[in-house]
Amino acid sequence: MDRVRDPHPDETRGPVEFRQLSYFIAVAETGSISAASRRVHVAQPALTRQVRLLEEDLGTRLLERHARGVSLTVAGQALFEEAVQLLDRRTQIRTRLTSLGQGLIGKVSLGVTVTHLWVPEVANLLRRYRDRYPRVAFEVFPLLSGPQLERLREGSLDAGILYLDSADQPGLETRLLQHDHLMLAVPEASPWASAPPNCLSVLKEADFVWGFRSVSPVYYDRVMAHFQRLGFEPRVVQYGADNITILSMVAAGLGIAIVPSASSAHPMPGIRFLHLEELAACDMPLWLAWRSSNDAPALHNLIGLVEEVFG
Amino acid sequence: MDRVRDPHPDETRGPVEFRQLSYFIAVAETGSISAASRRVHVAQPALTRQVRLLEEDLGTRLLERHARGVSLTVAGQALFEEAVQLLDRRTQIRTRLTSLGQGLIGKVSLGVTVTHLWVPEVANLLRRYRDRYPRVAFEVFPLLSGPQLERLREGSLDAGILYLDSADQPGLETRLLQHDHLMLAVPEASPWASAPPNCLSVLKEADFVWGFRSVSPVYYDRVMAHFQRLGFEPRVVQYGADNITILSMVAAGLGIAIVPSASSAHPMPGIRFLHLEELAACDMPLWLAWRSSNDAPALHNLIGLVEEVFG
DNA sequence: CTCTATCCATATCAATCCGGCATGTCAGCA
DNA sequence: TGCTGACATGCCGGATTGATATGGATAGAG
Repeated sequence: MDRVRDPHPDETRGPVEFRQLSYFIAVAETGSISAASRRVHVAQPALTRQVRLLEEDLGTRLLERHARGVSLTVAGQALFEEAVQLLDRRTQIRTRLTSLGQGLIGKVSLGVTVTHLWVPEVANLLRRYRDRYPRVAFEVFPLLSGPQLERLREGSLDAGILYLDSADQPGLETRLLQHDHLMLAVPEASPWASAPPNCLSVLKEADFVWGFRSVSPVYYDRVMAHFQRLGFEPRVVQYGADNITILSMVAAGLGIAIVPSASSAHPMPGIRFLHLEELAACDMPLWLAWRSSNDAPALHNLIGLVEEVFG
Repeated sequence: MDRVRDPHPDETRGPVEFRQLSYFIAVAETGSISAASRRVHVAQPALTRQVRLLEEDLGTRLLERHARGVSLTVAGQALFEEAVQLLDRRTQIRTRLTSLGQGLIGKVSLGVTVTHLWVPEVANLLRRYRDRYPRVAFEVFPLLSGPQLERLREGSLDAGILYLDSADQPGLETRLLQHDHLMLAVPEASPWASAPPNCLSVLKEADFVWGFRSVSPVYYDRVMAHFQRLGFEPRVVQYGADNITILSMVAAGLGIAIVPSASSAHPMPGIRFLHLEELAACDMPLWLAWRSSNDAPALHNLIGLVEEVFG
């Protein structure tokens, strides 16, 4: 296998290097090889040679050599304009990629359960990310855990703040954010508000507002498993689509509800959040998750900020 | 004067060479450094190093290295698209400049006196140039000698076929095309047509159609100088703006006219061209002229074709 | 489970490329 | 006619690039 002349007409044959173009621009702008050599801090013979190489590669004279400097031929003028554009383009690409590599530009989408949008740490995270990386297109989607997981897997979501049934998700990386637990939400006007129950069994006959399993299976199953362990079965009188709906029903006095502690992050009119040992014992870990194959620096900056915000 | 680190932030600092981009494209398209090395006919370690250099220059990882090939990071994908465009651009520039250098593309404007558009050699020249260099924007302007000279000097005309009072024009190059002389144009219906005059003195009492000096001083002065030498002064009864107008007046029977021999190149209805020794003795050299500083290959191709057409 | 094939990374050497220095040549100018 | 400024040429040293040899890690086959 000897080294023959490349038989197939590769599109990238022949020099015309950036350096030559840059030199040529200097020559064109100064109108003199010597002056250009001073400008680019390169000896004059080097420029003479590079320009000549350029002329040979293109098969065209680019300069008219006079006793006092040089002038451009028509081909030289054409090349000059093109060369300026080409070099500009290169620096654009360099800065663009450098920024991209540092996560200063790009795109990140983050899913957050509506409930946790109100948690101070999360709100803090969003605000600080926007402040620190203003040029990144940062999209926040209010989504339940299930859809988040789906969209993370299919790649339409870069990261998610959600409940998981396990820290070990194939194809995903996870990081524990905090431990939620459960609380009791009661109407402010109800007897429970003035006389808080101290154990779950007291609530045997209470009217409960409950969620659908299909909406958020991970959360639902976890809660139900806990209740089975406790041997408690709530008497459900009303169902609500999501946590916000459920809470509004509680506020309306339709019943009481079991909700994630995150819900109490901001006060809601007409609702009192009550602490119960048996509910607080239900550990509800909140996770950050992202595709392990996703290496976008903008995403990892977000993850880094999570480290800052959630110690 | 020692070699310190370049203190001023030159815009063309840092590599990112065409070669590296070309290698990177091969890697991206094959999804493997080894496969790419076979495609570009370069050893694998060389590619490994060039890609790494690219990554260092840009400060960004471009590839994810797996046991079986590599995959692009988001930055890598961005660079891939940019690199393809940049390399395409370079080859475009190369072909464009090569073509330009060979005069296969570009722009040429040629002035021709209306009279000489009908001369077979000139028509031939125009046709052959268009045939041989179809991609050149070739513009032919019907202009008298005076305006041609003006526009040649100011640069809005690349070449001209015209009369000159001297072959020696500052800033212009000239080439003799052919020797015109003068002829007599008479109405076909006139007595002169059936009984041609054999000397100028016979025409002493004839009605002449004449041109304005201001329209084409070079031509006019030359003719007048000749007539002064002959001691002949025509009796002018009518003036015409240009040669075509004059000839149409002759055809209409308004008088007879002295015209360049080139006018007889194509027959005109109602006109008879007559040869007279005294008129043929007036040498009217026809020139090709162009700016000596004009190095456009497309122009010199035209000049070369002139050499072919006019021996 | 081990063995092998494949692919990427590293080290070293040789060739080539590029820039610097010294020098030559030519045109314009006093 | 000598002088100056500008481009061209020859030669040398240093840097860059590619080739060869080799190591390490992983996926697939038996």
